[in-house]
Amino acid sequence: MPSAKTQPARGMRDFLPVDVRKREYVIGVIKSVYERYGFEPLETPAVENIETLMGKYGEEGNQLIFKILKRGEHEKTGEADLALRYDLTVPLARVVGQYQNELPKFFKRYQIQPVWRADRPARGRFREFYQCDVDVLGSRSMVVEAELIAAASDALVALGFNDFVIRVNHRQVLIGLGDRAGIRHDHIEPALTTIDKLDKIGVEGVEKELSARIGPTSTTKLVDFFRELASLDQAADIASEEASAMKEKALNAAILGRLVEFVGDHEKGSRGVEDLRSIIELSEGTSAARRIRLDPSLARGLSYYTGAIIEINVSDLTGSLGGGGRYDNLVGMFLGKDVPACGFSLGLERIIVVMSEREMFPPELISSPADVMVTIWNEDSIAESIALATELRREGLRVDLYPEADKMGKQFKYASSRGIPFVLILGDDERAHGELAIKNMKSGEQIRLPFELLKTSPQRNVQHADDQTVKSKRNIEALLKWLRNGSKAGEAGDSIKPGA
RNA sequence: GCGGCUAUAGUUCAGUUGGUUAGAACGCCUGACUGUGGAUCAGGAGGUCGUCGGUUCAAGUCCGACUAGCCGCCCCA
Repeated sequence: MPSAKTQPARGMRDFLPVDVRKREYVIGVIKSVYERYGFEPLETPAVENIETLMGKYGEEGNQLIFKILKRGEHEKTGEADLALRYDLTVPLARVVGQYQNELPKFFKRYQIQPVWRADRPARGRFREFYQCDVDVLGSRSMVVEAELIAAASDALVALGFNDFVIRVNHRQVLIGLGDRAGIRHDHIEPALTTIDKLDKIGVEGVEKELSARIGPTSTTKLVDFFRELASLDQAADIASEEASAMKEKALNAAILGRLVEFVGDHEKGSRGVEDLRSIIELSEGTSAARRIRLDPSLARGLSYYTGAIIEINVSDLTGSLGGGGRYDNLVGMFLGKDVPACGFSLGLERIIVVMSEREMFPPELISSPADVMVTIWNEDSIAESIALATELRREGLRVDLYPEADKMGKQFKYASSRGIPFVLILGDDERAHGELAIKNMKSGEQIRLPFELLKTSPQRNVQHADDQTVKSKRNIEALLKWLRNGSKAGEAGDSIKPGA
């Protein structure tokens, strides 16, 4: 039989148990932080009607949407009527349009689900990937921005990150900058994507590219502005090497000052600058305070942003760990009436890439399929092993039962290879004495404990007499105690988690 | 979508100017060990050299296309 290709489709991945454990761990941490901020869970279908998605992400986005051909007789035409969702924000806007009257005045939701983009795969970039979104609908207050930034920051801190930078900018400020520099309106978009590359290609690179796109006069004005910002940064570096918190604060203040100067009385632009000022002030008491960094060169590709835009970066990742912003007009595209909204999305895959490379995952996460493994001595003792496993499971332990009456060596080797810290043996000798042998796989220590349960038949075990229950309980307790103490002695046992 | 690099055992990699039967380490399996993993020793299995085509008496080696991966560009979580 010819073997079919076993790789998953390009840009898609299988998740083996270790991978799933990592993912569930990260998702669990993020979820609990989000809930701590009062966000509620939402889920939406993988597939949306194609017109729901088209035209929401800009030119580039449209091309990256995975489209689903019409079924049946229309199949040949190549026409698509459905598509896989490209992000979680547009589906949210649709949901708000649909259930407006059933949702609270301020709808705070989180959503952790996969999205699909027909992008070219790269490090930390896949065609199917999870986003961890939080959004607040119904308020124009900058308190929302501050809360979202704080939540994302808390989540990353809870995962063990300490070196991320939260870059913040504002679409209206960008428009103000463009107008003041005299850029034609249809040139603003390309100018922004060029400016966004500032940290990558440097001022000279930007100057060159801008000049080609928008002409020399506007370019000079803009580039001079960003040159000045860069010199502010350097000055701050020299001024306060030690107190980085102070540096950030001073630098943000200086950038705000320059923005006010440059934008002047430009209506949209100056309002945007005030928004930025509010966000920084409101974030003062949060975990994000000393990580926020105003960055007038931040643009972000998605076309639906209208106000603040936010991105979180770490130095060892080219892309971002997450991003978001305000999109006050998106819901209006579904509802006919604008609902203010702002959201942020953490990229699960990128978080995992960085955490894996930095070895930030708790060690017991990597391999701890079970707390203890019960061996099977021979065909005749299978029932006793099952009874023992059952009893321990009832106590909340994660118990692996070796499925075959293999040689002991094989069973031990198996337990060892899976990193299971304790192995239980019910051999002829143990059973003859009503005992049970426990081996600590880390230390090699092995002891025996009396075990009344073994004297009862498996059938009766389910509903054994009261005194036997008591004895059995006592023995289980002794066993659990040993497992726990053993776990303190050997490092392996950190993964022992008796039922809570 | 564009440019560069890479593809040999489960894994990491050797493999000479093209030349018989493609190697190592680690891992895996079996045994020494008829009640015990990790250590040691002995043995064993495992490769259509990414795929297809071309050059040649002869291709893992040279050429082309395709596929997958890595790095840049573009874009993004």
